[in-house]
Amino acid sequence: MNKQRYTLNDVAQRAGVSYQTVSRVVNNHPSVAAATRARVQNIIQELGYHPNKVAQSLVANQSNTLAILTFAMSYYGPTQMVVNIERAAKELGYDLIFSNLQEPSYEELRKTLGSLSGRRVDGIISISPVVGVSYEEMVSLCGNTPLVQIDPQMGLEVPSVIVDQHYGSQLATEHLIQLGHERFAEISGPLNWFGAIARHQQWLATLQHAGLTPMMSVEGDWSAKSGYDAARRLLQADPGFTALAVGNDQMALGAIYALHEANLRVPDDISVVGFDDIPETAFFQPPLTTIRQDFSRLGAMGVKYLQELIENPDTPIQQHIIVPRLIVRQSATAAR
Amino acid sequence: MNKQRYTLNDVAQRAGVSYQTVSRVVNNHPSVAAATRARVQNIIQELGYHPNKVAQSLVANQSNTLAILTFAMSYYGPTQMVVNIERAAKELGYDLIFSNLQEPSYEELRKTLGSLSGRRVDGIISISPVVGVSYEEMVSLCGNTPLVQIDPQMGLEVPSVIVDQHYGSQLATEHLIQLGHERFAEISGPLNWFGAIARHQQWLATLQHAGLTPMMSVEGDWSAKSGYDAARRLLQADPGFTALAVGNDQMALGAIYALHEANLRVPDDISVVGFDDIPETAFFQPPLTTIRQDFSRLGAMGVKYLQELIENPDTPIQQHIIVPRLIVRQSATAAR
DNA sequence: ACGCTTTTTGTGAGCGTTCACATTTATTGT
DNA sequence: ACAATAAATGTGAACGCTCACAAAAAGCGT
Repeated sequence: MNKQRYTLNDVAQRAGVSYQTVSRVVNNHPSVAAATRARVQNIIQELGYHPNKVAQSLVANQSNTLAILTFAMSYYGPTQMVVNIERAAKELGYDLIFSNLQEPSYEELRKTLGSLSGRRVDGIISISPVVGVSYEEMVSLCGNTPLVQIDPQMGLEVPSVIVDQHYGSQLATEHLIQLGHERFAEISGPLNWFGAIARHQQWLATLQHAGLTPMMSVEGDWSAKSGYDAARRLLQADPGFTALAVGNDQMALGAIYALHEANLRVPDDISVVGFDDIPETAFFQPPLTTIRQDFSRLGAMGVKYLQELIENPDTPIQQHIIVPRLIVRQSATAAR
Repeated sequence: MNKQRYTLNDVAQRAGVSYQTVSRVVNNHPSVAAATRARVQNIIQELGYHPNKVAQSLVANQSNTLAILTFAMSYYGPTQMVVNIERAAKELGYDLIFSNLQEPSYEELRKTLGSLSGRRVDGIISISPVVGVSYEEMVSLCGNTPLVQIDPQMGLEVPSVIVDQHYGSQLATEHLIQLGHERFAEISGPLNWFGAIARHQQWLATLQHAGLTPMMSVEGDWSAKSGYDAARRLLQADPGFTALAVGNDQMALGAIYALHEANLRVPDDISVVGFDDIPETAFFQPPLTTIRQDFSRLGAMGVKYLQELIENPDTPIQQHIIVPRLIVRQSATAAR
């Protein structure tokens, strides 16, 4: 239990060399005699010396730290992204500062980004799936700290990594159409989330494209409870639908429960498709047909892109797209 | 878009004062004339100046940063803890460095803690529910950085916040006993997790205490899939049990699915209780009777305790206990 | 053994802050 | 209007490190 905290100088004195020599040893500079190096290294070991990264950061004016900003860590998607981003960041030698905003207000964001800027983080990765803060605002608050957005509004000319929600939603809806359904309902995610908007719009568009008319749509908040409530509202409004697209798997779970409660059978009476492919999904009753997003790939791409931006600020602005895919299980079947 | 990064001196020059005066303004020292203060503040605003926290940390020899160490962020419990700890930390003005270890090896840990120590984090909070690294090792690697453990082995004399897993398991098992069951099976979590061990042991102990003999127990890995597999193995070994205690809710979901597949009805044929009370649990079929742990309280307590330890290293070693409680839903009923 | 190059080591300055003082300016009582 | 006091501001040093040099030690050809 080393009570003390040692410095370059402490090591240097004990080794009978100057602090600079120790610095060289620590940083593997070539021009230090083998004998000296060994001696110094022993003392470093012995003392348990670790270079003070704060001081290093000060002189280098960079911190080897990335910040990750999230808005709603309670959900499966964001959580997965965080974990995968951490993994990718560590592999590239970055530490991660983790900041979860309670609400996407400008004031909160200003405070947080100010603090991060003061901390001299090298780059920021923002999981910003929520309407409320514009990209321009974020950029101006970030100053010249590179910023990569995960899952922001599509079509924006900003560095980002995006799951093609439109395509995912299309996949889900087309699957239902191909099964011969004609009466479509939807439980969407909260419509201040870009992803929820995209999925909703594409549900509409895909139906329209097929010459079908959507019956109704109800908004949930991603939670199973809200899915349950939404399904009940749907049933009450018009129990005649046979195909139900749900914004995520948790809401689908709640919805299936509500359907079951109403003595409707899934998929025999009503076909359901979810979104996300959370691991539990295969054990729903029935196992849920859903859309899978590759979060690990997304995290890795986000961090890699951010690193490029850090090392070369002239890296062109890109929108890396992650393509989701349909996972067919048993919750959707041919229309009666 | 401020391309430059400003310093105290930049502000000072523009305001026609010395850097020290600016520093005073920034830190709200009283002894600066109102007029000067206003002038300086304007310029700060204008320039978008943020004090360099790296430099501040260097002189203060503390970073206002806490580190959180996790070992398995994929599960609901740890994730909840992280989010809640972040919230609590931010409320106390700390930033959070997030480190997820892929595996609890000594080498990984040494590297990570060394890096954190170099970063001069003020304290470390370790979610260490996994056997494999001893407390002594961790402490010695932490040097004199305060360390609070979340959910480590119970009974250890280390600063920690612990959910009383024994009690939770007892609650679950007693509930089943009171319902008149006599033939007990269990699906435990991975037995290199302290929590899983505690729950398993207490299941055994509670049955024994009631004069009942446990039939069998199978080990899962927390995932729904493993719960499904475990239940099938149980059924194959001896389908005669009527009460099933499961180590967490995800595995319970998988288990219920397996039971259902085997044409056994929950709870009519077999009663099931879970552990964790994840939000989806209320919409399982049937809604799951389970044990709730208050993660938000746990996070807050952990951070608060860590802060005490930071501010006063002589704070006595305590083990804060979080008491779980039974949430009765519909998956367990009276024995036939 | 000499000056030459090359290797190895040491020195001074500075990164952006804060602290402990020293200094200047404003305020006040008589 | 004067010193005495209080308020406001400025200066030097330090935190632990890295950079750009300067200096010393070693190697080497003749």
